[in-house]
Parts: sequence; C-alpha cells; structure tokens
Amino acid sequence: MILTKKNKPTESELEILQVLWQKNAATVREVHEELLKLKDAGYTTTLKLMQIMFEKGLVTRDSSSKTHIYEAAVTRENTQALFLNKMIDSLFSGSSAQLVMQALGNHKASKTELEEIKNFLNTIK
Amino acid sequence: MILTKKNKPTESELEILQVLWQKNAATVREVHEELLKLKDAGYTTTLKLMQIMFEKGLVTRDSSSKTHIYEAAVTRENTQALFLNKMIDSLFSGSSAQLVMQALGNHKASKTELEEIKNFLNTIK
DNA sequence: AAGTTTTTACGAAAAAATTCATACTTTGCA
DNA sequence: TGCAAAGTATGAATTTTTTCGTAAAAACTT
Repeated sequence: MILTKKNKPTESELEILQVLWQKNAATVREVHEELLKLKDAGYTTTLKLMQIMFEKGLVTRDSSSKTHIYEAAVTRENTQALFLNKMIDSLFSGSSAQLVMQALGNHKASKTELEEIKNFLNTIK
Repeated sequence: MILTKKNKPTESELEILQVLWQKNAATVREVHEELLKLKDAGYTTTLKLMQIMFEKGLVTRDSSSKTHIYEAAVTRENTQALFLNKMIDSLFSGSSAQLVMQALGNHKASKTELEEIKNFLNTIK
C-alpha cells in the first residue's frame, strides 16, 4: 500500500508501525508490550488501534493462526519519505539542505555516520 | 518561550507560525490571507486559533494599535529542532544519518545545496 | 453622530484521535 | 468435557483539535 497525504498515519499509528517494522511481524500482545516501554495504555487500546489500522489498510493480518499476526503494509521508507517531505515543506521552506544541516547540527552523528554521509553525497552528485 | 513535548504546536498552529516567521509580524487578517492560498477556512477560524496560541504562549500580540499585531514567541530553529528530533526518534531509530540520507535521496537538492552540505560536514568533523 | 465595516470575544458544534469497559469467542489444560 | 485464561469485537466515552455562528466592541465613512 502506498501512503499519501490522505492516509497519513496518526502519531499512535506511527508508534505501532515502528514496532512492526522492527519485529517484522507481531501479535497485538507483542506490540503492546513494546508500547508499554514508552507509555502506558490498556491492552484493548492497542488492539483497537491495530484494528483500525487494518481497516485502513496500514497493516495486514493473518487470522488463520490462533492469534492474529500483524505486519506493516507500508514500508518504512515510504513513510519516512512522506513525513520528511511534509516537514521540509512546512518547516524548512522546501529546502532539504536546511533540514540536513539542522539535523546534523543538533543530534550529533558519530564519526562513522558522518563518513557514510560523505560517501553518500559523492554517489549522488 | 521554549518548546517542549508538552506545548508542541498542532498542525494548524504550525501553519500559522510559518506565516508569522515569514512576515515577522502580522495581523489576523494578513495571516488569514496567506492561509487561504493553501486551504480554505473561515476568518474566525484563524482568529480563534491565534487566540488559543496566544493563551498557550506560542505567540505574543500588541493590542495597543487599532488591530492586534501578532508575532511568533517561539523561534523557527527551536521548532525545527523539536520536530526533527521527534522524527528521528520515531521514524529513523534515532539515527540522524539515516534521516539525512533519506532527505537527500528523495527531495533532490541542487548542486549548490550539496556543496553547502559538504562544506558544512567538514566544519563539524 | 448615525450607520457601515472590520475586528475581537466567546461559546459551542463538529471532526478527529485516543481510550476503555464490556461482551463474546477461541484456546489450552485439569 | 468443562473451566480458566487469553484473544477479539464492538460500541461508546473522552480528549484533542478544528471550525464556525453570533454578538459585542472598535474603527472608519460621510
């Protein structure tokens, strides 16, 4: 499934996708356990959210097994791109360079990461 | 005023801040005219939002003049940092390098921008 | 100064997102 | 098989965000 402005995940949905991407596939219980590390919410809250995401097509699920197993139906890359572009437009007046410099300025990356980025830059130009 | 997770602007508030940063200061009418270029909403909707933002401390206003003149009470940089960090955490597993590469990959930057970034990289390391 | 227009204040409705209680179903095991 | 535990469905309550109607106040216009 392809993400657009119209089916942009909400913040809570993003947290769940995050877990699904990391684990590749997971049950509601597993997702919920992960979310508990960040914040507290009831089990049925997580369940409900995942059901909604299923209706929206953001996740798929295998209901043949005893407990449903969910997977993300959108890629991390697609989602990153959507939010990144939105952010560049709304906060960085359309300049990705500005965003990049801000990102590197604050959150300082490690030496290895900086090298990676340099190499990457050479491959694009 | 300093932004934290607690007083993070909503999407609509961000659109208004965007206008205020660009114009430096503006009346409700001026902000509203700008917003109309992006989407349509009633005048009182914009007014109400700006009043709420005033209560929250996101903007200041000068009510001495005939019509109120608003200014952003948070800097663009602070706001960028807040959202950027949140995004790095929630979508890029904490790696700013990943975000940077995604940003440059999609939204392709101009040659000049790429040069800027390279120079910038050299100043950090 | 009276009437018109513009601006502000206020409150509540509508919409969107999140949370949860309850009931029903399935599974595992004594 | 029957009962407890775990999972799912559903509907509704709550909270947050957005929208707008209406009325009061202020500022022009002539």
